[in-house]
Parts: sequence; structure tokens; C-alpha cells
Amino acid sequence: MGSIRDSKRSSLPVLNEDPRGWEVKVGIAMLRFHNRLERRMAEVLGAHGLSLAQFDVLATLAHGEGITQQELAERLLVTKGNVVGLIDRVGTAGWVDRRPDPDDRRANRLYLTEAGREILAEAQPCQFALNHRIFGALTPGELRLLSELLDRLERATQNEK
Amino acid sequence: MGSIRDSKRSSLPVLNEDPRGWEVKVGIAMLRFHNRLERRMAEVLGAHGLSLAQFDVLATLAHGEGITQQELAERLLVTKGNVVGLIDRVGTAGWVDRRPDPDDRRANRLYLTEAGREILAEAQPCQFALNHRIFGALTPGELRLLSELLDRLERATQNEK
DNA sequence: TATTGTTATACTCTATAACTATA
DNA sequence: TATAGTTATAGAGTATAACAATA
Repeated sequence: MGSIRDSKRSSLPVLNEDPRGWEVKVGIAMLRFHNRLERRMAEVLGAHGLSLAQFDVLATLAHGEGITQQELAERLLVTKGNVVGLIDRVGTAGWVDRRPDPDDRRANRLYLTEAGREILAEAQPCQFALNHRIFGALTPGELRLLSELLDRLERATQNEK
Repeated sequence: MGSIRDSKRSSLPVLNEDPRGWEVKVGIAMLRFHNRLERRMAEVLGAHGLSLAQFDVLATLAHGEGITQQELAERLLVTKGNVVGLIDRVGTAGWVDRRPDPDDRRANRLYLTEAGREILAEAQPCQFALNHRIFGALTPGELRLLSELLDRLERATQNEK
């Protein structure tokens, strides 16, 4: 069935009639496209010294500054143990501050530093430009449709667990 | 702008008019959905002792047995150095054989073992079933459409580089 | 008791680069 | 010279589990 992640011209059997065939085909196409998209993003962000995960942390904080490490772990779908390492790395880079929560001395509140805001302001437009180069291949109507389909699929993954 | 990988209910600004807004929105939705899909797949495959990358190796070999490590590296979009480790792991598990190429004594030809074929036959239906549970959320017509959009997007990522 | 964050450990995947043995 | 595979090294990300401090 060819590599799930890639393959020049996958010679999948023609399965035009059976929806099950389309499900597999779409699953593969999804992984394949995403794999490439992620690489391009990593390249673009890498030029600013950011990994995708780090960009994700900064973007999440920009959206909700002052959250705890536990909250960040939930939003990023990783364990709190992993967040320690993530914040360590992004903290030594000088982009994020841990500040003890005055009301709960177990918790840290996370804030972007000025440098963090700057690097995000620098990287985000490049991210957006990449999105434009890729997703510009679709018409506005197709984009709206794709967005709707993805939302429904994401809801389906949530029902999974 | 919320986590790129996840967020319960992302409160992105409404950008119904500007296609650039949709591009960003779709990019985020794509990463978010894919992230969850990949986790579900990892769970399903993990129950069979397989990682996603290992499943990918087995599925690729099932599709084109006898390829070299270099060819596998190209299909998987990883370096040949990484392939050594991948085949080491999948080889000690007894799923894949390295056989020296008689015509080119530098090269190895890769083959599935009987055990490799068995684990794949065991894991693949579960993979397909997962695909069905997720992508069954869409109608056959929507699946065909999504497949076409993804193909065009993948072509766009290829133009990137 | 439960929760927040930390630490320790281990594994997978990735990248770079130097190395070998062949071609 | 170029290619196939190996090795060494490094780093990011992930998971599990035990732990301290605090609630």
C-alpha cells in the first residue's frame, strides 16, 4: 500500500466504489500531506531558531498568558513532565518566564518575555506566508469547505476516546 | 491564536471574508486534527507493539519488497543514517531481513519476514478500522472531495522546495 | 488525599558528519 | 569520484513513574 508518509506516485488499487477504500486513501493522503507541511513549517520556523513545539508554546501563551504549566500540558496534549522540559528550553532562550502563583504556591504562571513576543512577531508572519503559499492552491470556497470537514473529523477523533 | 496542536474551543477571530484568514484557520485545523489522528494511530499500532514509523516501514516493504535502504530512506523522507536505526529496531523484532545484494556488494535488499507479514496482517485491519471510525464521519462524496483537495495541497508543498 | 511541578529514566525519531567498502 | 551503508554524536519530543511541596 505504499508508504503512509510519502511515495512519489502511490499505486493504490482503484477503489472508487467502496467507501472503505476512500477512507484508507484519504487517511494516507492526510498523513502524507501533513508530513510535508510539518517539514516546511519546521524549516520556516527553524530559520528563526524555533522548533514547531516551541512555536506552539509561544503561540499558546500569546493567546492565553498567565496559564499554569498544567494548563499548558492539557492544551498541548502532552504530560506535565514534558512541559517542564519544553519550558526549560524556551526559558533558557529567554522567551518565557515562570512566575510563582501568589495564590497557589504549588503552581507557576507562564508569561511571554519581551524577547518572546519579538520572536513570535518575527516568526508568525513567515508562518502565515507559508500557509498562504500552500493553501493558496485552494479557492476560498474550498478552504471554507476543507475547514468544515476538518472540524467534523476532529470531533470524530474526540469521540474515539 | 491558540495552540496550533490543540485547544478545546479556539476563539480565533472571525475571518469569513479574508482568504488569508481561512488559510491560517485551515492550517491550524489541519495540524490539530492530524495531531489527534496520529495519536490514535499510535495507540492502535502500539497495541501490536508497533510504532507509526515501524508500521510505515512494514507497509512500504509490503508494497515494494526488495528495495534498498537508500530507496527506503527516500520513500520515508528520512536520511539513510536513520534507516539504519529503523531497520535495526524492526530487524531485532524479527520483522525485516537485510539481504546483501548479489550484484552490488555495497547494497542491502530489504524483505519482510514471515513474522513481519503476520504482524502487518494483524495491525493493518485495526488501522483500517480506525480510519473507518474517523473518516466515516464524512460521506463518500466528501471523502472523494477531501482526497482531491489533499492531493492538490500536497502538490503545493512539493512546489515549495 | 489530590494536585503542581520536578526529577529520573528510557525509547523513538531526527539530523549531521565522518567513516568503510564497494562501484 | 560517487554511492550504500554504518557509526558516532547530539538533540527534541514523548511516556512512565516516583517524589516534594502545597492544597
